[in-house]
Amino acid sequence: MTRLRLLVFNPALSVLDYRLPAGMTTEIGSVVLAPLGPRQVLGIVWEAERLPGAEVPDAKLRPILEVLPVPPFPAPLRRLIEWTADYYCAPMNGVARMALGSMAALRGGGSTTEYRLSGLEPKRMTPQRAAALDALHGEQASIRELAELASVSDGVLRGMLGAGLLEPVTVDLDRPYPRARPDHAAPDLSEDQQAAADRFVVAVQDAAFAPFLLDGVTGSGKTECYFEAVAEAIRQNRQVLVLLPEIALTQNFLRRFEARFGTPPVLWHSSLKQSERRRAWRAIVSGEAQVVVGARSALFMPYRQLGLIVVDEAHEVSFKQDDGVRYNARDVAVIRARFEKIPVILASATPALESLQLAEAGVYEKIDLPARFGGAELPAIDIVDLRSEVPERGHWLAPRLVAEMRARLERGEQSLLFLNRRGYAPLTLCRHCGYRFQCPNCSAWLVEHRLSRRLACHHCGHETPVPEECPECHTGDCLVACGPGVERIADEVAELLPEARLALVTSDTLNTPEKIGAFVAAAEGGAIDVIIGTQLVTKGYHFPELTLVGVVDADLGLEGGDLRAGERTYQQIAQVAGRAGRGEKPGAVLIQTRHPEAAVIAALAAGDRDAFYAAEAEARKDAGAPPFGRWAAIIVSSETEAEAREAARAIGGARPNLPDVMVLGPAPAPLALLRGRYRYRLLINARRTAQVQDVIRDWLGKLDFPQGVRVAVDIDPYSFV
DNA sequence: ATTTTGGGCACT
DNA sequence: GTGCCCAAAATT
Repeated sequence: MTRLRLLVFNPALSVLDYRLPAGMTTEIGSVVLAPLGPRQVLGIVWEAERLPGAEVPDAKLRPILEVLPVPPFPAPLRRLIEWTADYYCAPMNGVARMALGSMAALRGGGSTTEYRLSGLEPKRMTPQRAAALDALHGEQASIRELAELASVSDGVLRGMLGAGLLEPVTVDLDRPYPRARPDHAAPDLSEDQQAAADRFVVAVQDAAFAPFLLDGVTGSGKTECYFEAVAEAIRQNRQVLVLLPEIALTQNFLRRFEARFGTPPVLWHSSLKQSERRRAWRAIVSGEAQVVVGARSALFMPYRQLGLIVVDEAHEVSFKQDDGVRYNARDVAVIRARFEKIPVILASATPALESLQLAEAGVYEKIDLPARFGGAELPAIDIVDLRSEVPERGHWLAPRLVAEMRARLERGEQSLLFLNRRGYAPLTLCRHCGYRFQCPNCSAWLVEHRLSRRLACHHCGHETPVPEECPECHTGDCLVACGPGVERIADEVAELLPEARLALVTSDTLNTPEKIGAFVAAAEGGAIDVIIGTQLVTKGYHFPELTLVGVVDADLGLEGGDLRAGERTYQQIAQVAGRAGRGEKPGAVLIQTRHPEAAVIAALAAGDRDAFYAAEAEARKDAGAPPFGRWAAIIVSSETEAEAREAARAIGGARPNLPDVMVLGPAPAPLALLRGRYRYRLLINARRTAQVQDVIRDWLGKLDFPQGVRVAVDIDPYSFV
């Protein structure tokens, strides 16, 4: 009888033994379907060791049901899953799950029916039908997904199908992608770029583990450089994974990719339609997908033959996943490259201190692009001290910034205002009784969104219409908005520069590829004078007429005592500043602040990147923070406050007493209530040499918690809320 | 996580 | 004895 050891996809279990029935064959890594109690689970044939004496008797083994028709998980991927589970204190099956597509993708083949608007005029119009007709332009998906997109029930769409307003389309699930051509368009590279590209090409040819830090100023053309490595991998018939931070905002990247390779890459991100996801996964597994561009979730896919990984904007915090398995895709990408024995390129204009440190230590090979492409100059940066240059009452833009914007408007140039705060105002209160609108599920204020006339929680998605009167004292017309969001700044600009054409760029207004495309076209075509935006505008855009960047509130990111606040502020402002003066005309940046003396602000003003990193390194050394020490967090949550507090207290009471590990807390987490769960937190600060994961596993392994209490471990945390 | 099992308890 | 609720155990 043949025994099989399976990594089963059940959160409470890891490896179970099964029997291989006669007539079936598997190898290590095969994906199989197995019985578990009365249910069926997926499993992967694993080579894990069992503790001696823990052998399960033959009689207890049940036969597996089916071997799924996909190639087995290769050894490097299995090692990656083990490494990730071990390093991040996560269950192995949780990590392995990230490598699997849907059940349908595993079975493969066949076709499905999708639906799209037929273009027919409706005989009977209802509000729901009107909404669907409006929302579904150019969309093609299953009825269910279309209903989701249009925010109507699927009954409405079935009715429309019956009335001929929707037409069915048969889709081949495995239809091939067009081939990328490595020599489609010859690159036009500067000397520096060419040198970097040549180094990458050699590394791809060597097919050995080689981590690179591509450190190039904004506008230096990092993408064009690593495209040459991508081209070489395609020539070698090996797959490439390019990780981007916000896959929704890759229009610009896709355009450049298509210009270079003649076809778009294979996309992988969370908002793919079911059939798209299935098709992409099959192509990745079979090796047909040559270049996969994806968000962090693309990292664990079972590539057939990976030849190169690129992490673009590698400093971005969104590479850190903060729910489920809490991993950092930037770091795991390097580990994957090590197991796969391939090069990995981390590209950034503002690398994380950890990455710079590893480059200095010689672990990463550092490749510099010190100059902007085409000889453009980096912008001049100036500080506006809000304590002496005071905006008008009820306004947030200092007179000098407004004057500079007006000058740009008169010259026909563009300005960009950056404020990392969505909505109109972050807090609404009653002038009469002082009532403040708070989220019922989170300890956070509700943010007023004037465009949608709603109050919204940015943590859990709770929304309510803005009421006419105060819910507490029932006084009418008494609500005041406190503080600025981008919508309010847009109002202010409209008031001060009434003739200016404005574009508001936030995830609320630019939420589809079409809208992003329209914005980019308008901005490039000179149809926009002032862009007001959040995060979204800090990266990727190249507007030649953009010559002024205003940072509305540089101090915003420094509040809250986050360990990486300084670095993040530096990166954000340096990135948004990098949007200015990318064409022939020089750019200028004005940073509004109340703390011009802060190290971050001073370094930005002086244009002295090294000074910032030196100061930041010093501060981190003192705090025992990465890369000089290590942090971990234990987050305890429950729907009842007392239960969470009690569990946290129990963890605190069992804390290890070790010389190289310091435990802080438990204390209520900064966001003490999040999505209806009360949260407590312990912070662990350890020397670099300490085996923090082992300590935490021992520590928590001894404890039992009531069901309803969740205990999450966050290794190398980014978010401190 | 999900399902099954079993103990304690009220009620017939 | 029977039904019901909830906690604990098992899942190969």
